[in-house]
Amino acid sequence: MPELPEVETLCRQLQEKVTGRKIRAVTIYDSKLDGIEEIRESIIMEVRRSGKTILIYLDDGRSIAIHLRMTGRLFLHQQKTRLPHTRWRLSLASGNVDLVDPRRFATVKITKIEIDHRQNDLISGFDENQFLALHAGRKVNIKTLLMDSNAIAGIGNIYACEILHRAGISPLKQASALKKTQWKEIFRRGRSILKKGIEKRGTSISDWRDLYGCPGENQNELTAYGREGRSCGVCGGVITRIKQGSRSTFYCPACQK
DNA sequence: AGAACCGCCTGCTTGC
DNA sequence: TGCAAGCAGGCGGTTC
Repeated sequence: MPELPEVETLCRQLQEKVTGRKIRAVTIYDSKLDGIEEIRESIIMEVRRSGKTILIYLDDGRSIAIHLRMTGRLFLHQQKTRLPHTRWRLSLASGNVDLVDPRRFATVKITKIEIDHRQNDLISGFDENQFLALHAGRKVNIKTLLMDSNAIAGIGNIYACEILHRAGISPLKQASALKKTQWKEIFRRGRSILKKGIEKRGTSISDWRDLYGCPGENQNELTAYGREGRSCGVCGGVITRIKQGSRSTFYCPACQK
């Protein structure tokens, strides 16, 4: 599942490869995406990330906002053929950018609105004090709060589990019960884990591939997610799986208090 | 108003 | 072996 490091990886690769290119054609292969505004002949000025959304800015002030949701991928290639589950294609002189998405949750929108660049996430100008003022008193468990994209962007199930494991904080803990030092630990560990994820070009547990179809390497860095029954690298306890909401949470009951 | 829950989707895994 | 049920989960919308 593409989270912040995966989307950042794609944005960096796109920025390098498609900036300055003219859009020759757009093809929709899935009726769910019908009605996307005409953008032919526009020129790509810049590619940026906002949370988990990919923003491709055009020369006429509009932008393409792509959200990959669960299984979406972007794939840059020069072939005329397409992979199974290709939903949408941006044709440039230098190649095609295909949206491949088996589960069909991904969205593509054209917007004129000037998108707020304050990326409300840990690695881009995050305001800790503002976050704490708004959310530190909430009666919701910290795992769910970390995955609330309105509160803090970019963190999905995998990175939420990893951050709490490294911070030594139980995912069951109510946000309102956390001490200041624990919040600081979440922010500190969160930053380093997300940055490491970007360095390793994302976590390829199942679907994730970068713009060229290559898996990332961050799956080798995981210490909690997907490791049910294995020993905790911090304390030697046993990683346990529970359900929070309808999502799996992996954590170590021995060292995450 | 804030928290919990639902629905969108389909490929893969699990269980009988 | 085959088939159905279960599972994966971001996030907008709805319900409580």
